[in-house]
Amino acid sequence: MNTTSPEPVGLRERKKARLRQELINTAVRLFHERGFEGTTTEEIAAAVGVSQRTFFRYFASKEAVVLAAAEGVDQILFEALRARPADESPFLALRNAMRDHWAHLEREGLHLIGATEDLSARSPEILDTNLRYCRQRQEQLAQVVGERAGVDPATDPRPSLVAAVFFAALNNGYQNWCSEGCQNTERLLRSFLEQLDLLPQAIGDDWGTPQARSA
Amino acid sequence: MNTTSPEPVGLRERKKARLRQELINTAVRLFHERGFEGTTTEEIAAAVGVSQRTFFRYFASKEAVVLAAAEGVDQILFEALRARPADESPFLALRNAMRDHWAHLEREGLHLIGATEDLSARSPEILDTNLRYCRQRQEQLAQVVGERAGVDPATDPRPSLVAAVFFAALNNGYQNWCSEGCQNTERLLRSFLEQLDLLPQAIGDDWGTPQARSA
DNA sequence: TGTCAAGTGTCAGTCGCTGACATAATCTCG
DNA sequence: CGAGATTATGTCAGCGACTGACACTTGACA
Repeated sequence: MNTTSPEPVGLRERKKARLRQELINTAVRLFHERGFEGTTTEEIAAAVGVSQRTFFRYFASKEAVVLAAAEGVDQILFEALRARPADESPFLALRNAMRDHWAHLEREGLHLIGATEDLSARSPEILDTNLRYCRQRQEQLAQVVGERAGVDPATDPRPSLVAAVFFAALNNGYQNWCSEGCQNTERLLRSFLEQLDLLPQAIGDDWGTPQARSA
Repeated sequence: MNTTSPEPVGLRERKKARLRQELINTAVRLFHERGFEGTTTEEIAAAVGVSQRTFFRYFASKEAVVLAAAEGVDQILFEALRARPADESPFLALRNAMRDHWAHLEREGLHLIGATEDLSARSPEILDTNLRYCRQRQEQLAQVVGERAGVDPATDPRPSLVAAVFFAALNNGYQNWCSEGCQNTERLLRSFLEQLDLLPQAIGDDWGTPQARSA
């Protein structure tokens, strides 16, 4: 969903928004069924009933569709972050927001982006793309982190840094989850949280005894 | 340079290694001259005197060449990391290794990867690719970090996490440097170090007063 | 020296992506 | 409502990354 703009006014705008959403939904569905690589942009366009050229007028690249789908999910994360108590530090709040956000995802399923089933578990490639092309998402997250902390991401480098590190940790957790065979999503969340919780120690002075990955 | 294998033995092996290196050198040179996007794989192949098909038999993608070139640079970083005193914490050692490594780069230039001039400053696109596709580099770095700390990256998640966060911070520093107009390389190093030094505070509990980017 | 494997070139083809131009749908304003 | 200006879309041609198949050459090795 385009959660940023409230309501398209003219018929033209409404049609455009609807088509855009339909492209996203169809693309996500096809990615589920055939995988990201296994789906061509022409197939997506054909399934919606438009030309490939039109597809590329809506999205700069095949990956951009995934990014657009992720935006809806991110909005929920941002909401969860805003809802955290103000006395939590930015990073901790982000960690907890991630947990809350996940619960929300499990409850709601993912119909908000047009899929009825779990996105991550069904198509790791998609999450992969998500995590790899996270610049834009990172910027948006930095914005929210900055707001919450009352600093301007344009001048204070810390929000961006927190966002970057957050996604880096997630990426790591995701890879671990994959290497363990892409099990259920609770495990993925646990993998995420593990990385986030380990972070302070990992960059800290005392590594203590060797750490074992939580089984 | 393929710094991992000591010496190719047969004539065949030697030819292969030489061709591979020539492809890397030529590609990097052309990227310098015309930019990454502005150079086609056919041009690279033609400049070396082989077919495009052969190029793709040596490298899985256009970006893989850049990655291969970066490997040589990374080896120096790894050396610098190994050379840090053992009582430095992994993250701090990495930070200082980065500084040492940079000095080395400035001194040596970059003929080790076939370029006579500064890679980063001349062609931001290349560094961009470097930072974006850093999975492989991340794994290698995690390996070295683990060795130094005496833990196994396969079971202890911290080395990978440190490596991931390290590259995330670098990425961030790079973006800042870009947004400030891609000035000289000392500035880039400073931007890197700034991000690394800010990290503990950024994920810490106390953000204190708003921070200003070091001008 | 002859045989076998490995490296290479050529060719055809797929797919992501773009520019150009014509057509059709919407909007605006009289 | 209707004419003309905007904007969205389709079609087509083309580029560049990348791949499979097959024939050919070159180094390896008995």
